[in-house]
Amino acid sequence: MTNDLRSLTEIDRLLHEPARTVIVAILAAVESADFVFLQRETGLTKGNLSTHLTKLEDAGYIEIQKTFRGKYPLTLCRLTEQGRKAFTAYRKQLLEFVERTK
Amino acid sequence: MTNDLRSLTEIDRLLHEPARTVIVAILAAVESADFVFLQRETGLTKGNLSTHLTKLEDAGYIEIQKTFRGKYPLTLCRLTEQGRKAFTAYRKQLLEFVERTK
DNA sequence: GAAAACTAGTTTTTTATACAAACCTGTTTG
DNA sequence: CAAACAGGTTTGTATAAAAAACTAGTTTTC
Repeated sequence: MTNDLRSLTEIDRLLHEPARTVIVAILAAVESADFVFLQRETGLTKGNLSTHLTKLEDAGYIEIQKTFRGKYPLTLCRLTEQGRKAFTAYRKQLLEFVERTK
Repeated sequence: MTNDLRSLTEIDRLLHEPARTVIVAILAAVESADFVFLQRETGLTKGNLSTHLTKLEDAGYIEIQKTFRGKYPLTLCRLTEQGRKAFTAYRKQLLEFVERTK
């Protein structure tokens, strides 16, 4: 019984942080999103969004493309295949937990 | 769409920590459990179990009764009504997230 | 045309906290 | 009676989330 619960302690910590969960959930739905869009949607500060994005990038969960829109910098983010798989696995684990504890 | 995702950032942080999620999930199933039992089931060290239990107690999510079994101290934990409600709400929020991101 | 305000971020500092290690009090065992 | 064990608590440390400060350039205002 509880051994399945215990598997929660090995959950993907990168995705288990709500700020990053939201970022990844958005990216899972939109093909690509820019920094400003992500900031509006998540409600995060620029600074925190920036560091969360860097962590996701370091993990290989997202790709970041830096370019320009007109004269302003534009930071485009998209989920990698690895990120998508991790997100799917994460959701599966959550669902199993919820089902198990009914 | 994303406004629902954003609600994740207000998730109950106390329950969102996997170690505590497991503790509470166990307590939700067993009426009451002692320290040694919880340690075996969760795999936590005594020290960490102790501090997590204290946090849950401070939040009013569990009650801790200190007594003796024979000559040895016995720490009994049980979920409070408040804890049970919080746990139910937490699971509901997880489920909604999983459903929304399908 | 220069100061002020704004865009789009990054870096640094602060604060919180999870985990590990050490410690404590009493009991049993060799 | 010393060492090991039971059942914990307290303290120390390292990570990391959040807040604040900073950067680099652009547009607006006076």
